[in-house]
Amino acid sequence: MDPIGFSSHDHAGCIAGNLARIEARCKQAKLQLTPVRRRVLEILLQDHRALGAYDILDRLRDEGLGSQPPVAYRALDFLVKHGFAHKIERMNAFVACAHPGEDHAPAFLICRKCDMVVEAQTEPARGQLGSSAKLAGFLIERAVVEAEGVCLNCAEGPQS
Amino acid sequence: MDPIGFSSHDHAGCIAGNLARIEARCKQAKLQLTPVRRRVLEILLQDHRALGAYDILDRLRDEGLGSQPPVAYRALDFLVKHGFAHKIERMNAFVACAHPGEDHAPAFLICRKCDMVVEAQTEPARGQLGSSAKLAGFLIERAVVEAEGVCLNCAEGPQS
DNA sequence: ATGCATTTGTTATATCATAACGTTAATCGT
DNA sequence: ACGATTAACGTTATGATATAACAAATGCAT
Repeated sequence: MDPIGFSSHDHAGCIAGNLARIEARCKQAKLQLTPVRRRVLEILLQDHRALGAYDILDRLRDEGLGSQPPVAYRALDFLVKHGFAHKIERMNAFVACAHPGEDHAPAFLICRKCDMVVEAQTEPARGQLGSSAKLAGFLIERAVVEAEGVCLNCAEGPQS
Repeated sequence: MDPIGFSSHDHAGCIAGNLARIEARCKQAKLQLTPVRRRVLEILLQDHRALGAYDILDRLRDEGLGSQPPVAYRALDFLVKHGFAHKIERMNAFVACAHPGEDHAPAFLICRKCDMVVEAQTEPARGQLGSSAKLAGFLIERAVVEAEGVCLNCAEGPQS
């Protein structure tokens, strides 16, 4: 619930707030938010869009922060592992988490026109899928939920 | 609903039945179920597991049906496009459709121990995700729903 | 049989991701 | 503070997944 992102919002504040919250959590959990990791997080927060690892790597390279794929992938692995970012499987791309810190099972709404990604919440073990799983005796541990469609802005916009 | 696959079933009949149904549908829709396409479909039906494009290509190569990646990818594209198979995005792999012909929005239960894949049904525009989408003014066109966990057989089995 | 669309075979290359390993830097117990 | 241990980084190389492009073959309607 409480999707944000397709409607305009205080983006600078959104970035700063998320960064601050994540910094605090890293400090508390004794996680090293190193320069590369921090920069990758900033890059992801900049957009509410999914970026490929090589897009991120290009930006890092421009800034002299690293030039080889493992640099980007390692930073992304760190962010994903600790819930500060998510991978969009459909796109082989990554987004900053919209609810960092909170324990959550993310679901995504991906606009096929503007590529904006909004993070929503689900409880994968419940609902229709949960019923199917229960019937089959299947224990759901986590779920990838990625909906593709058209966002409000793009639906209203001029280009159909 | 009506998940099948983790419990034992008449597998030979399951393959033959699906093949026959798909052949009929191709005939009716004037789709060319060429030798390569048909063989790829058979390979997928053989397992209720997801196979990578290159796994399939290896088998085709052994049988003299094609040796270069586009051969496998084109056959898979055909099968996916017409709903005879699905791609599991999490795994970059493909499974035969369990409900060919029927108009459906597939969801998958993937066992992380035995790699078995069961296809269930969802209505992506409804339920929790649908509510989020409605709130955000987002129009869902299709959704990737892939749950990972442990199937009944593996949960009962000896290895934890 | 002819013409058009679809499929195939093949080469080449794009894109996404990780293994491996030596070096540097942070952390921790003493 | 010191050395031991663990974590992160830089780099090279390679693996895995996927598609572009184009020529040759095939199917199919007229």
